[in-house]
Amino acid sequence: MGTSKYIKPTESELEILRILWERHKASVRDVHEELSKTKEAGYTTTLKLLQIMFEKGLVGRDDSMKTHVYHPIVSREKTQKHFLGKMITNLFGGSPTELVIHALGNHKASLEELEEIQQFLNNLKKQ
Amino acid sequence: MGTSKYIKPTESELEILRILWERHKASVRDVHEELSKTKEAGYTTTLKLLQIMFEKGLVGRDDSMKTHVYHPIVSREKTQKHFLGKMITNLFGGSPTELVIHALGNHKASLEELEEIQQFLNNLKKQ
DNA sequence: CCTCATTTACGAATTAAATCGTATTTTGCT
DNA sequence: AGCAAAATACGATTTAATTCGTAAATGAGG
Repeated sequence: MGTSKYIKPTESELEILRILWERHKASVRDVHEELSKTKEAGYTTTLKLLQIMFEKGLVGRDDSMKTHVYHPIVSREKTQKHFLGKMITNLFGGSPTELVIHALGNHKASLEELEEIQQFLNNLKKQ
Repeated sequence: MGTSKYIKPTESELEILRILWERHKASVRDVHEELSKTKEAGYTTTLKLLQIMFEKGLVGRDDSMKTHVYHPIVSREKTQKHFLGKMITNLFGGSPTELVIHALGNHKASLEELEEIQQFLNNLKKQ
């Protein structure tokens, strides 16, 4: 088992996956409308993209009704891991610490979040 | 001023930039040899890539000698920022905290590094 | 000054990604 | 059944990214 190779989503696919991960399932129209908030694209473009993603196995779909309903197959975790890795080696000189510091420096987090991270760090140190 | 638009490096370009950021300057051969450690590619491919990057303004070069010497123009920081942003919205539901926790969870950091981060967090909290 | 190894220049082919127009299908409604 | 609205299917085009072959230039060593 496990002969399935990793399929790296393209940028556009990632934008769609973002929506599917959040909503768990969505029609082409749902996806398209959400997508339209941030980018310009025709309906059939979104449709085609979802069809391609279906062929690649990135998403699944329920086509028992007229309006197909798509859901993510590729896991968010696996994808996060892949891109984090790439990012760390190519952009942060292989140092996760550098990435963390930049992430916190550039994107403000609330006090609660900062404490959540500290908690997490304390647990890590205890190992 | 500031009419220059952001040029997003492609994946291959990022791999090259990684090397240039680290070494500050390098010949095509330098880059190519370093690159060959992790991927298969012909020499002229690397050359062409560097030429394209030069045209795009991602890198500069000193061609006063036979062997041209390239250096990065696009800053690492700006690039980090761009990709971090994309990553946070598309992969971590907009939460930098989530990214940080995943980064630390998946890629082991040393005790010193953990403490460095804690230090950083403490400073953040004081603002 | 000639040769040869090295390098750059450049065109072209290939592959991958994104976009969209048009045809067809589906289904609810009258 | 027939129509209209909404959806899917699919081909085709465009644009971007990657790869590489071949020619021309460069310059050090004899």
